[in-house]
Formats: sequence, C-alpha cells, structure tokens
Amino acid sequence: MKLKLSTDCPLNLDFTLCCGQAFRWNKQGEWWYGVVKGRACKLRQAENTLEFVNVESGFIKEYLGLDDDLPEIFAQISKDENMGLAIKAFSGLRILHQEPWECLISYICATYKNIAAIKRMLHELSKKFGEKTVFEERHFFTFPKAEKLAKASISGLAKCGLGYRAKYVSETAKMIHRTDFDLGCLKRLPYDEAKRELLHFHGVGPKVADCVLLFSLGKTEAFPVDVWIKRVIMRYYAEYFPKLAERISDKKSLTDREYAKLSRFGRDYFGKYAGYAQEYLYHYERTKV
DNA sequence: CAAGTGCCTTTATC
DNA sequence: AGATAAAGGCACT
Repeated sequence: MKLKLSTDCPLNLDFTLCCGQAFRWNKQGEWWYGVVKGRACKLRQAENTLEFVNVESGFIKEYLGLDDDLPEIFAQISKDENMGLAIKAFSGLRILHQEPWECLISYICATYKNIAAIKRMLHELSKKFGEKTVFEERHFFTFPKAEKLAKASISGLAKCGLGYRAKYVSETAKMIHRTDFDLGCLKRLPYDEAKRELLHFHGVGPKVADCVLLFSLGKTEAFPVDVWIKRVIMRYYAEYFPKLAERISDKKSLTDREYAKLSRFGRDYFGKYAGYAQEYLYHYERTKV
C-alpha cells in the first residue's frame, strides 16, 4: 500500500521512528519493522511516498500524525534562532500518536535509563509477556496486555531489566486491569485534568505524564522536561528564569516546583504546539557535536 | 579492559 | 515545604 505525501506536508520517517519517542521500531534495510495494534508491519519512505505493509492506511496516518499541519506548527513555534535551527535540522520529524497503554508503560520504564537500555527492556518485556506473531517468516511480539502484566510476578518483570521499575509497572497494570480503565478516554479531557489522572498511577511523575500526554493522548501543548531539555533551557533560555537558573545544576534532578516552572515556560513561550518544539529541541541538542 | 559516569526520574524519608 | 537519598542495571567513555 502506498501513500503520496504532499510537499507542504513533510515527513521524515527516520527521524520520527529512530530515537526516543517510540522504542519498538527497528530498521532493516530500507524498511522499518514494528508492531502496532497487535500486528507486525513494515514501513518505508522514498522521498514523498510512504509505503506500508500489513497495516491500514487510516491507522498509519493517525499514528504518524500526518494530519498535523507541520508548516503551521513551525510558524507557531519559530520563536527564536535556536528553534529555527532545530526545525531546519529535523524538518519532517513528527509527534507520534502511540497507543496509550504501551506508551504509559514504556515511559514508566524509561525513567533514568538511556534509550538503548529502554529498547532492550521493552523488547524483553514483550518477548516474555506479549504474544508471538509471525510476519515474513520472522517472529515479532505484541506489547503485553494489562492483564498479563498485572498477573506477572515482580521478579519476572525485574528480569526484563526493569529493576525497581518492576513494582511500578506491576501496580499500574493492576490498577488499569482491575478498573478496566480506558486510557484513551483521557484524550477528551483538557491537558491539566488528563495529567492529574495520569499522576495517580505509580511510577508516573510530571515528566512521565507529559510524555504520555504528548506521545499518545494528542496533547501537543505538553512540554516534557528531561535532562536534555533542562540543559537546553539553561543554555538558551536562562534569561527567562533570573533566580532559578543559578540554583539548577546539571547534576541534580528538578524538584516538582522547578519542573512545573520549566514545563510551563515551554507551554507559554512556544504555545499550543510546545510539544513539537520540545521534540525538535531534544533531538537537536542530542545530536549536536 | 576496568572503572566511572550518566541515563527522556520517581518515590520514600527526613 | 523542601532537601536528600536510594533505586538496579545497562550503555558509553
């Protein structure tokens, strides 16, 4: 199945899938392989054509955020030179619309880990607790259901490399399973209310909540602040925090109050697409030499 | 190659 | 309220 991309609607599949938004896509040759909606599939891009196998076009459009008006978003977040450079470097990077359950567990696991390790953990978790499916004569694993993780032992989860996060994943899975909670319904709530709901889950703090809101619940104003974004803000936007800038060090983690200030700055400064600004700054800072 | 540092932070405890 | 420690282990230098 092929999809023609219009030139005023840029997509760069490699940027979008490669590092750090979703953790279960792997590139082999020209094709990106992944599992979505319990089904293995593959995608590739050749300039302005997107080709995909074993996944519906409606879903893939939604998943890749192809309905987001990127030129309009760029116009809104281009507030300064630094942001302009980040946009130039990563034009076509899109915010994914991931499946909320997988996204929530992924980011609970992602705390205080690097991307390579996160990928490994989520692969192990899927291998152990997901369902095997075969695609092109190769094995893939679906992301485990809440029930399965709720019934898993802490030590079984920990063996996937989760460490102390195993307990958080277990408790969150139990809560979701027990109440049969539909995370997708949070899409209909405003940002603040959806965030408050997410914070009830064990292992979910402000940063994890913002990631889930941005990457799976369509809240483009969410502005997650991790170590990299903290660095970016202190480097380029410190003038907006006259007092705070002295107290925040590269080593120490942010207090809730400090987190709230930096995240709010992002929303106020960049506007309703602050999340896009965040993601571009994140990749720009990480890949810079 | 060993050892040290850092990691898309949160929770528990003081 | 606010600071501080601990967490479990992998990846990178």
